[in-house]
Amino acid sequence: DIAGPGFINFTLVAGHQFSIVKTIHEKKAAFARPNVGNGAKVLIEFVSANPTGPMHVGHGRGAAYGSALANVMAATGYQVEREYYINDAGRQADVLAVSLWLRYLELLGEKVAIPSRAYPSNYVIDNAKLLLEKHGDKFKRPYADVIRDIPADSNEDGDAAKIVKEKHLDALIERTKQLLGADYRTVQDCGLNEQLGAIKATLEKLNVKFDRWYSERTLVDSGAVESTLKRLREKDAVYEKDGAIWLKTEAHGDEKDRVLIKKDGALTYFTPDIAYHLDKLDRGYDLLIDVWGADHHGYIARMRAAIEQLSGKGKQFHVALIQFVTLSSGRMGKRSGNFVTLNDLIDEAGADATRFFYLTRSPEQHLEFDIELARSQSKDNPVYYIQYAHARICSVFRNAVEKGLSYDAALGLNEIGKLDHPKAGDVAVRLSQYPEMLAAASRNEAPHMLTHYLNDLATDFHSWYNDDKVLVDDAIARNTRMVLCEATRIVLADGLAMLGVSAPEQM
RNA sequence: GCGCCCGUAGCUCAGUUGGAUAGAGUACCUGGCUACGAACCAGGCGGUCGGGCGUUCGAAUCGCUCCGGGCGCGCCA
Repeated sequence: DIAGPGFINFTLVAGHQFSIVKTIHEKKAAFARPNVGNGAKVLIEFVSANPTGPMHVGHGRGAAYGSALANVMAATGYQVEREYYINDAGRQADVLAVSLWLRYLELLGEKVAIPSRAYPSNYVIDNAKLLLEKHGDKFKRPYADVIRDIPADSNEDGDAAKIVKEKHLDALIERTKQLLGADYRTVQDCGLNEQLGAIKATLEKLNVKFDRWYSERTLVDSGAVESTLKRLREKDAVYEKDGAIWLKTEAHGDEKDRVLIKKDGALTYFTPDIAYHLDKLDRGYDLLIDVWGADHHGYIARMRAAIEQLSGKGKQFHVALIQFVTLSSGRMGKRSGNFVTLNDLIDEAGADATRFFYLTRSPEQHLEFDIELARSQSKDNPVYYIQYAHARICSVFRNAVEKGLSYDAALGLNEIGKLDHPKAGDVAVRLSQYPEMLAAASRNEAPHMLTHYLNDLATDFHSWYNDDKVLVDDAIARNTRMVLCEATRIVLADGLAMLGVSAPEQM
């Protein structure tokens, strides 16, 4: 019937909503694999934290997002690959090497001034101890030779001081390379490998997996940067000005053109990054998704401009900007240094609660992470609500066996129309929405929609469960209810798996 | 100053791209365990969707403008 402008209401035959239960029993989770991607190849690059120190809580959000998005897209007709780009070739890696080496000299008894812009704190010292353990004093050099003629450091704040500090550090990097020669790589690798190992361990804990760890160094060593510059020149996309080499990005939507090669001959960060993205395109992906922190938003236009000029595929480059994470009401039990690391957070709250919290909010929303709530092993923790629904269903089936009550799925499905409780109908309707919800989450690159859906499904289930006993003597009533339980369990387990959260059989 | 994101219940946030009476959790109040797990359920309280002007049958959603918060605006990475 017509119900005002723009609305026509249809009333379905009673009991029709339960047909979805049959479908779920026949196809299992495969009933919810809508073909959004049509087989398109997509590469999701995420986290890519520099291997120069521990990850912070912001990296964790990107990790949870990228990982869940990959799962959702893989379930909706995309061929998905997950990649982590290791920045092991740039200045950051040099700063790590110098920081590490100076701490190493310090351990060997030299009186060393640690540069103000060096990587600070305990983890570098731990690395230095390891270096000393492995190689003894092989890399020892007199500190007087290190610091000779190096421009002074500064301990002041402000832009002018910053330039002074960086000059100091740059000079130390050059000096370290001279003094260590071939050993420089050994020292640097010791630091990088340790940090990357710690990162991998943390991501493992968070149930985040990658198909490929892509090293910037291998990219640079392969000559990809030179060939990229060559291709840009062939496209007439570069020019020289003020002694530097520039890329024309302003004509393709950027605010201004960008430098590729500085007048001192060094590459900017941008240049190998273009080579990396070009390499991705050459590998044949239809869609590139980069997951970045919100502070990098100004970088999107120039990268898209570069991709557009090299391949005309600027529109196939998506950037998911993940807004910042703040911690609230949190007194962490322990900390590394004076900031909360991702590792600390996982230890406090557990991997399930941590992932779930990250994934509850849309990525463009600033996230306030309530540590007290996430780590509370109580009914207040929202992740338990969904897990509890799953565990409850498993418990029903265990109890059926215990009580000697038969489970006949065929009977239950055959008589499914006899389910009469309205709340059972609500559950069935919700189940039937699962495929289209997944399709929307995929299209919008918004895995948080899945967390809200699962929460709603758990609500519908708990509400029905409280009203309507499953394990009754009547075989038809019992089995129709049990098949609805099982269908609910299948969807809960499938959804939680995509979120990277466990679906426990008991809690 | 320019650009991007955000502003929805006391607090933390959804709202499927413009649809019907704006929803959850939490906090507070009330009720429900001699039924399969009370980490649950039922009910109540709580809103000028930051303000204003527009677009139209219809706006939290789109446009303009103002206010407030975050981030960015390097030959740094």
